[in-house]
Amino acid sequence: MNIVIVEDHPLVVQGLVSVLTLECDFEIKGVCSNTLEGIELIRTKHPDIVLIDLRLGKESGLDIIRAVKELNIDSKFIILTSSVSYLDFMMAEELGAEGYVLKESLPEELIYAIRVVGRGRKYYDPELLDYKLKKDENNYNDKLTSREWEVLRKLSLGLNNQQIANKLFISENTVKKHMSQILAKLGLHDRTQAALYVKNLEIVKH
Amino acid sequence: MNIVIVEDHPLVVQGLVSVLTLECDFEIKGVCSNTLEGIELIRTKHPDIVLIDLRLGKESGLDIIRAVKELNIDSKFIILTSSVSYLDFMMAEELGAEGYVLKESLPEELIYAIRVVGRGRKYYDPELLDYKLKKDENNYNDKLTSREWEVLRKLSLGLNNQQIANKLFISENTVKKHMSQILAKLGLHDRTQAALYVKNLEIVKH
DNA sequence: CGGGCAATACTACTTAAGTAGTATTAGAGG
DNA sequence: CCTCTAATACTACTTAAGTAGTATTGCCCG
Repeated sequence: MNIVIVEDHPLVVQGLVSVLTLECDFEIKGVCSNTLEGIELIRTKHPDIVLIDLRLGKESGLDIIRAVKELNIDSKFIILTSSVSYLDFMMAEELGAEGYVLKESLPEELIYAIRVVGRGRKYYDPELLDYKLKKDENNYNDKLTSREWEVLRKLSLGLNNQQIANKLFISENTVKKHMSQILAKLGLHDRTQAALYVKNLEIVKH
Repeated sequence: MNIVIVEDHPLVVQGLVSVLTLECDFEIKGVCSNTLEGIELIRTKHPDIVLIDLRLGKESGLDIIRAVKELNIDSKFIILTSSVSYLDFMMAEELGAEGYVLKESLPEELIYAIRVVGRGRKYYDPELLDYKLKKDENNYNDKLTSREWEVLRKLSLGLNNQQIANKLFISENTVKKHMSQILAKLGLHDRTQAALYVKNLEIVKH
């Protein structure tokens, strides 16, 4: 099982190496800490498994997956991250990552995930998977409409309902209606959380 | 140099152990992954240095520092975190942490920090320190008191007043008082704007 | 020692936010 | 043509947020 690691925290790399080299059927073919090097490593080594951190400084590990999938290389990706953000998980899954393991999980779980994914199946963190199933059941997962995004964007500028209403030339009542809808769809409790949600989305995109 | 590690990511612990045991004058006296065990470990082992992660699942490593300082144990604390948030750094410094090292720094930097702090001096991540000096010069940001920053930090997690009160063990009335004060000092109108303000501060360091 | 400030807490009040339910209109699509 | 949905708007209600003013405690500093 050939493995490539893309991870920008040296201590985590150290931990990964010392854990994975104990498994005699694992071989680490390369380590790097940014997206460009990562893509190059995968293109030249054709590893079975790529362990990849979502947040690489200012970059995102998702960009590597996107790029590699387009090159028709069939390496499997296991996301290794400390983010418990459901949004991150959702995006990784949609991009076709075969695995998603949290850094706070035990090394055994990671090793298990590598073997499972190596056999062509998928392994996602159980807690996040549960959460997804619950969301799907309750159909909370609806995406926001374009108008709701507009309201949300105004909110993320720090405007109150009246100001949003003026900007969009609608009544405050309608803004409230949209706002309720937004909170329900995103599973949030108030506008402050919604504003933070948008801000976090913006950070991920960078 | 006796060391205790409080860290909830097993892989990082693995990395730390394999890096620190190479230094023959370092000895790891204990490892744990939550605040209660951490305080107990420090109380019984009296280590010279405590390496401590800021984010321990839902808990905060800062609580350990606060508790230990009250017990009059003179262990030195080095924060080891992946947070590049200036606010986290500021709060750690105010609480009396002797060191602040980012997980994305090289092991050599951590080892250097441990030796420096062991000799009774302080070691803070140079980039964060630069940022602080610049802020202090321009007198931008010393408006809020440390308690107000704590309230603001909780707010930026999306908590409401009652939840903030519970976290900080004070009444909701007091939180409201702080919140009014914060909004007045920052020249903002509501908590959503305050949350966005914090989020923008955090982005500054990216 | 006394002054000032930070932190705590309270009451009482006002306003913004959010929920629930209903209704109308316009447009997209089977 | 009919159905479904998004967008608009309203009322009525409940709760969270924010303001104003007062008071106490503890601490640091000149």
